[in-house]
Amino acid sequence: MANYIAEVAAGLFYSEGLHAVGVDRIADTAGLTKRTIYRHYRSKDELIAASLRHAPRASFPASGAPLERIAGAFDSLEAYMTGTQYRGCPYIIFTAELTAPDHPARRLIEKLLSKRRAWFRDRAAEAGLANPEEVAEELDVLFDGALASGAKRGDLVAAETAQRLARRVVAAAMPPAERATSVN
Amino acid sequence: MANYIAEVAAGLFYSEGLHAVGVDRIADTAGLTKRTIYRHYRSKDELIAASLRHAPRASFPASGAPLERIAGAFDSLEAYMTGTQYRGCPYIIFTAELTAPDHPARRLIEKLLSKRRAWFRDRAAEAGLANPEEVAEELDVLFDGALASGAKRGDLVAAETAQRLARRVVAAAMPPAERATSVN
DNA sequence: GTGACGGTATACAGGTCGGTATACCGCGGA
DNA sequence: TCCGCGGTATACCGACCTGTATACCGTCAC
Repeated sequence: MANYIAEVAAGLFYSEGLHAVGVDRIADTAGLTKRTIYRHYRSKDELIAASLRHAPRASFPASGAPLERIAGAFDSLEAYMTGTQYRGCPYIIFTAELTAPDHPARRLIEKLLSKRRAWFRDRAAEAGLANPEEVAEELDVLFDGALASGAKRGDLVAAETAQRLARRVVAAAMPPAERATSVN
Repeated sequence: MANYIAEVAAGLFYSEGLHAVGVDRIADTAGLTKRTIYRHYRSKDELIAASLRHAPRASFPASGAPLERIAGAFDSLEAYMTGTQYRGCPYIIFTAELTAPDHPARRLIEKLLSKRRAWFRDRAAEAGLANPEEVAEELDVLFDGALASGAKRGDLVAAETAQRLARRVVAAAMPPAERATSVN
């Protein structure tokens, strides 16, 4: 039940905005009563935080060769951004409306984003790339760039561009010996 | 007067959000009356659009060698993001709260952003780079990535990373003959 | 002088917000 | 059997929202 509420809320929050969607709207859309929602969530702010876990996101490959997993993450951007009409990265959209730095949703977003960078860093390290931290930072900027740029135009060129640049970043950090065998 | 109102509104809108700031707050902060504001702007939505022109932004060098102007644009990110406590690109933040696709502010944002990409494209063409359109797209993704990534952490590493990647993008598009003379 | 104008001050209309209160209902477990 | 619990339905509170109305005031042009 709580999950169902969070799902409905996530959809409305993402497509229309945190402040623009009232708890009444969420209740109506879910076919529930406001009273029921407040039985599962203490406040709207807590519901916002919970809804984050149900926001769509690009999928990161769970297995495979490290470099292919990185490439796969960027490849998934296309599918992600053509899905349910894309309006921008949920984390960024939500953060834009969350002014209070101690808002529970904000803290959760920070955690999720640092997990993403750690994922890039770990894959880079597994692949034996030089400077995994730096590579992760670069991939992070590219990923955010694709998510942000892609929100402004309907097409997928931002995703493709980020893919191309990510490949270059990885290639540039590859030990010279292995560079020849890389898939270009 | 109208400009003054838009300036005050821009500050409040950016730091607290479009929906979170009421016209009453803007009037109080500006030391004016709501009546006065509505004499200069037909509606809050028009004021939002007007305030966009007073939002801070990174400065793009107005003259110089094409490649140096591009580098200068990315260099300006650091100063921009250390200025008045940076919360993310105003265009993105505003767009996050503007659901209606025909909102006047939304249309203005699209125009400003396509001007930015055109600027990159023109500089790339002036510099004789191969594929100016592609280079502009790549720089655009990097720029957005820095603006978005930089909003999440206090430090400047996102800006520096984007600078470094932008230099590589330019270098990769340079005709081989000139590549040796490039400033690295 | 006088009238238009841009400003102030205050109040209001109509609606929505987050959140709570009250009362009722159906179902599963002791 | 009956009680508690999770749900429904509805109404309400106080605050805030955009936008307008009314009435007054100073200043400048004519």
